[in-house]
Amino acid sequence: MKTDLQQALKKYYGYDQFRTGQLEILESVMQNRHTLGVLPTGTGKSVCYQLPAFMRSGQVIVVSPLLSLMEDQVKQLRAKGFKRVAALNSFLNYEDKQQVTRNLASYDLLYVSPEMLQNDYLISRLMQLEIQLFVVDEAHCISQWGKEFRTDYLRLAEVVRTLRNPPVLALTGTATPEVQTDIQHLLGDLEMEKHIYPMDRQNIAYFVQEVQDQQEKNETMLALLRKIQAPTIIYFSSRNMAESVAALIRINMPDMACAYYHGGMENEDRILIQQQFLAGQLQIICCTSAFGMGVDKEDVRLIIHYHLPNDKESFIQEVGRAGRDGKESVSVVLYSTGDWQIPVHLIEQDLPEQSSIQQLMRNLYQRVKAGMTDLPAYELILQHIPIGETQWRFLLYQMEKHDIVKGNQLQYNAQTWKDFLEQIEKLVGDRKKHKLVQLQRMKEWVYTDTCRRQILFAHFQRTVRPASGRCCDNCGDTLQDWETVPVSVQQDAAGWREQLRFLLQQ
DNA sequence: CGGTATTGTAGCGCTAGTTAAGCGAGTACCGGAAGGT
Repeated sequence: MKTDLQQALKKYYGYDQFRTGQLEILESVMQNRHTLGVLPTGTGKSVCYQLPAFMRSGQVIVVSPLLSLMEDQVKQLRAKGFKRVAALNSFLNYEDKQQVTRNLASYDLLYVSPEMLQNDYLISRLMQLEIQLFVVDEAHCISQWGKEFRTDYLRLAEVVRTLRNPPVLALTGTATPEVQTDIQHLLGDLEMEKHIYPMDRQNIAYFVQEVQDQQEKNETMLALLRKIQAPTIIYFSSRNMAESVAALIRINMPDMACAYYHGGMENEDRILIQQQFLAGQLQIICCTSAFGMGVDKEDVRLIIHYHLPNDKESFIQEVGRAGRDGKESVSVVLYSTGDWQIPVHLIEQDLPEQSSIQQLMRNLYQRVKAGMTDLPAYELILQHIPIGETQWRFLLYQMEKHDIVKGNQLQYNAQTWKDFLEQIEKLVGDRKKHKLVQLQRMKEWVYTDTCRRQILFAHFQRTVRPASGRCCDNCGDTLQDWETVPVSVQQDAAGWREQLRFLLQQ
């Protein structure tokens, strides 16, 4: 088995040796066992399912959270000469989608979004295949996004059952034990062989800097940027702030190429910014949490948190984008006391108020009574009830789970609806409490006076490895003696625009 | 003291407009009709 895999690695990729964890995960996959792989580095995860796709018969289905990730993968594979690969998503027009869907058997590797897997027609076509492996890439999304933001992630368990339980491979870069259990549970309580590799990066040093107000925050940030002139990501919890601080940096540091990035931008601009950062034409990115997945840049030296993430998992993920090359890198959290308001607000915003739920159910009841059993569209709901889209999707998922909605129809039953209201109140309460506890843990980490490395990973790993260089401010380390690495910024944005256009045309 | 904060996909609908699309279709499920007992 091992020699077969090694030969295949050589044949398809030209490598002589597997990277950490790849062989172990592959052996588990090749024996058709459900597998959970947590591999910290950004590279090399895809080998774990691409190799089986090339070596064996039957299809490999890969669930991927971002269209850009799917497109990247497909483009790379096509460029390497693997033609039996496709991504099925809304980038395709109706004809191409039909073409792919009708000829699924002619692909070895098929990338899809979780939303796409809710399409009945696609499922019926998939059922006619012999699926050798069902992969969930970036599997932490199941736990992190599934419960409110992208509920279709929770419906993957049902999809796996419908497809007659093919072997499942869940892959991610960071997953705490809690998230690992969540993934297993939410994929249908699968018995999974786990291959977990430590995520405490030894070359990242942690610093927290308290500031009194925004002006001091900006000054501290600028001083840091001047000191560590190297590829930097600055995380914000607000799109507007990301934009305005990017402008501030441009004015104060005209030599450092800086841009902003967030979910409200045009797709083309987002791709462009990310490409420029990867190519070293941009040194600083001011961004929201939208930036990161699929960003595999080796030499990111500094991660600044201008605002705080909602939990330690997100923080670890964001910080983990530094120092992939193994060289010493730095995380700096800038905080002032009022900063906690933002994550609290964001947590509240994800989940509906009890009064909104009651209003909604009353509204739906009136519709049913008037003979309109069709599920109203979100836009229509919004005219009557002030409810966010995420909240609506959360409730919709719960209503389907409780048989209040079936297909596109409302099913009225007095008792069911009454029970639903009670259960949903408890669920929302528990969920908010849980998220606030996670935020509280983040807060404790900021205020701790013991080793930050120990506290950050304490609940996540049995042992925390020592830092290879500097550890953290609480261990007496400072950035005073940090060697400034001169950077050369290439001013070639126009050339990149052309290259991007060329890439998009293919 | 008041305002203000993230994350993405798909989209058979009736848009936006001195823009163009070119609507294509397999399957499961349900209710009703036909036919069997």
